[in-house]
Amino acid sequence: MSALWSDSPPAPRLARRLLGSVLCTDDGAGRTTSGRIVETEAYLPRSDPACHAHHGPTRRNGSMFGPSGIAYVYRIYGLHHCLNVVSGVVGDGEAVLIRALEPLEGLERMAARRGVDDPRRLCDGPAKLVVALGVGPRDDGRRLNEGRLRIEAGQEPPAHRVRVTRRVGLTRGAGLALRFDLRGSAWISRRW
DNA sequence: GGAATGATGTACT
DNA sequence: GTACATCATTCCG
Repeated sequence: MSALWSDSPPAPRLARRLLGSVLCTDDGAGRTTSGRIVETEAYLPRSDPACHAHHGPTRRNGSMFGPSGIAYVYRIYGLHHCLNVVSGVVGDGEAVLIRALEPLEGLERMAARRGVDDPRRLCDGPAKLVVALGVGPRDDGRRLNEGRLRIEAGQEPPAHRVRVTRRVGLTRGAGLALRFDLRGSAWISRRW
């Protein structure tokens, strides 16, 4: 089990730890795409009305109530998908949204999947990076420490390298400071 | 039951 | 800067 979530951390803690770690996918033909996580958001079931687990389990959010370190992939606006890392203990319903990556391996493959060439635009948003790495609904509930979709732990950045802000694109729970990014990164989401 | 809303991205003016 | 694609869930009657 990855040291990132072996202690079932609360979502804000995991959101900080994930900065600098590397998200990877294998396509089954020996080709890898990967990127360094540079922007995350934490979602908490109780005090946070924006959290999908706020109203308890549904068909969509079931994997949020599983153990730390599995994927929660959901559909947004009827057409895009976003990837979360589940956190907390079983039944908590906490998760961390991966919002942006610095592309590392397989940039050509990412560009082909996205239909975009500019490296800055490949993974600068939660629904974009899902496409670039070939993540989909079939990955919902998958463990992220092994297999075709993985997170390889990096070193958690020191506090002065982490910027904390309000989250993006919300009306409910908009005031909570639960968004984290690597200060000064050129790869964070564009809407920020 | 029906209507509104949303953790977004892209195209277009 | 605005328009809009499209569906699970939520909220209201």
